[in-house]
Amino acid sequence: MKETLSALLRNAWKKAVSAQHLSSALNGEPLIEEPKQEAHGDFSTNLALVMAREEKKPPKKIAAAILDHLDDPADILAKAEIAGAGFINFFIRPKAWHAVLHDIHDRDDRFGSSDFGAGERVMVEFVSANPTGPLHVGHGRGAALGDGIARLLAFTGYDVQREYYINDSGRQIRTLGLSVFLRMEEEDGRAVDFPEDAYQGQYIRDLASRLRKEKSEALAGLSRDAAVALCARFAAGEILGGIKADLARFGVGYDRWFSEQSLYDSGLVDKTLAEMKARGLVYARDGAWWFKSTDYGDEKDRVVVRQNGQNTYFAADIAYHRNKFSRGFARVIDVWGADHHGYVDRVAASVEALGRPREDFRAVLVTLVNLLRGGVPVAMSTRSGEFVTLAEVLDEVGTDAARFIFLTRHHESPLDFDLDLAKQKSNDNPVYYVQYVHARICSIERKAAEQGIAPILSQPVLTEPEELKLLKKLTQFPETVTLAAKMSEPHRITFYLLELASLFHPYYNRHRVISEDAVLSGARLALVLAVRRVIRNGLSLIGVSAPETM
RNA sequence: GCCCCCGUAGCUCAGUGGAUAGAGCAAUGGAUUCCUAAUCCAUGUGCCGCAAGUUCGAUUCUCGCCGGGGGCACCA
Repeated sequence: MKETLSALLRNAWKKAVSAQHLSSALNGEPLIEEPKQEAHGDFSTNLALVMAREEKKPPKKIAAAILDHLDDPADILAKAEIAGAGFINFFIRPKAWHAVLHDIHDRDDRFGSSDFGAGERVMVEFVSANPTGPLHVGHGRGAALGDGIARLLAFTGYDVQREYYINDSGRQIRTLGLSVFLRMEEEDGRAVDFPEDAYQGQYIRDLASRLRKEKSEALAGLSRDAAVALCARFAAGEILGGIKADLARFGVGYDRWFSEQSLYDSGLVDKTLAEMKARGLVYARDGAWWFKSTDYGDEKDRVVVRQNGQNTYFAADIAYHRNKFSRGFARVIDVWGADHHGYVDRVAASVEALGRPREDFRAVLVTLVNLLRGGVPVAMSTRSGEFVTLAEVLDEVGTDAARFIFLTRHHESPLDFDLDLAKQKSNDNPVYYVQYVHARICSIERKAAEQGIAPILSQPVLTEPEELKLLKKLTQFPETVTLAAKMSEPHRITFYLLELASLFHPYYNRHRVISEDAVLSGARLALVLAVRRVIRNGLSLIGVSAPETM
């Protein structure tokens, strides 16, 4: 609809120019928006105001000239008028809104999709939690966000790959091994000094006792270092298996699990560092190697090789992002916890230094989740090992409620996640409010089928205000999807769904779909079936199911 | 001290230059012989943190200040 109006406006402008009522060339697309107030029509444009300076004419005169030359071959306009300082307000004929029903009917589960991305290859890397402990609620938010972004991109014509970066090398893995080893020693009755920076959680003890039972032969006779290494391998493998299981249960699948260690094994880290040295991107100072990230917008240079000869985590990250682009991705999106925001500039700097425009890299930051129960904060601390895991949350509230609630805020806005509220099957819980629309319409559909009522698309008899609002909202779905994809903001889909649901329920209460009037019943059935499809498509974009009964 | 994010109704938050700024919750009263009441209807709330600038127009962009959070490791 917006595109149609835009074309009408461009055409009118061209005609006005050839009639010499206007003189300047139109630059770009006229901006069409939906006014907040109904009195201002269904759409409005500020075209005349924007062009006033160039035309050197009062906006109202320009608007009048545009209207004089406005053709409406498809007869979609009931009225177009000049208002305010020079806005042009458009009022759409009720029957023109019905076109969207055909569209939804034809495109079905593809309605809202587009080829906006033109097949461009994009990688979304998300969660990437260290395999040193189970996923907690915060990771769940990252998972919902990253997967939502990936789904949006796929739906808008990108070739998307989901990836999980496994930090399976370096100190934290050794610490993990040591933690398990020490707990084993403890079980054997030896007095151990369990360090504060070791992993404290109960899951470490569980792993230790399993290891002691299952691998006692392998452990026998090993040196302490070798035993710690075995513990590390075993524990990381087990924990990663648990992470994979949690994510699968959460409806999140990955195309690739990328091992940090593999970057070292393949020599890519060394190769990348060597190349950076050769190109003068790194320099030696105080016995360490520094990347000149300040040349690419970072606030200070960063160490890539420490004084002791060990690479920093950042060095591996540079190699990893280089590897991502070398695999042919046009763009790379990383979903990180907001506590990593200090890394954005340095990774972007490395991307640029190694030959890509920095816009090809985007870090999406997700802030903390405050877990509540009945409004009271649930105490959590990773250090002490006391945290609520994602699996526990899923046990308690289920995948649908969790995913939906994770996407009820902008990703950079802190989120209060109330377990009691998420469980409630009431109107306080937004996920059920939306899913209930789907279930209700399915019920209508069953009833209609019983009575032999089929949807009627050919007769635009829907004129109730609630019906027009619904049609209008349905029309907005594709543009909402595109914008959400463009901005990497799946929460826009959640909000759209809530708005659509809050138009449907009043309609349902006020008007009966199935009535004595056969044509009206068919037409209303076509409308609610369209609503059902859009609800389903939208829920699918955020990874939430669309139940047929509730 | 420097950098980033945030500040919008009592609460939780939407709103990437438009007209008289929105929603949910909370509060009060109501609605079901009829497609699922996990629903709906009615009743009101704002110096959009403050001050300046850019603009025909600023909650939105820029600068300064105030308040809250996070980051400023040869940790990951």
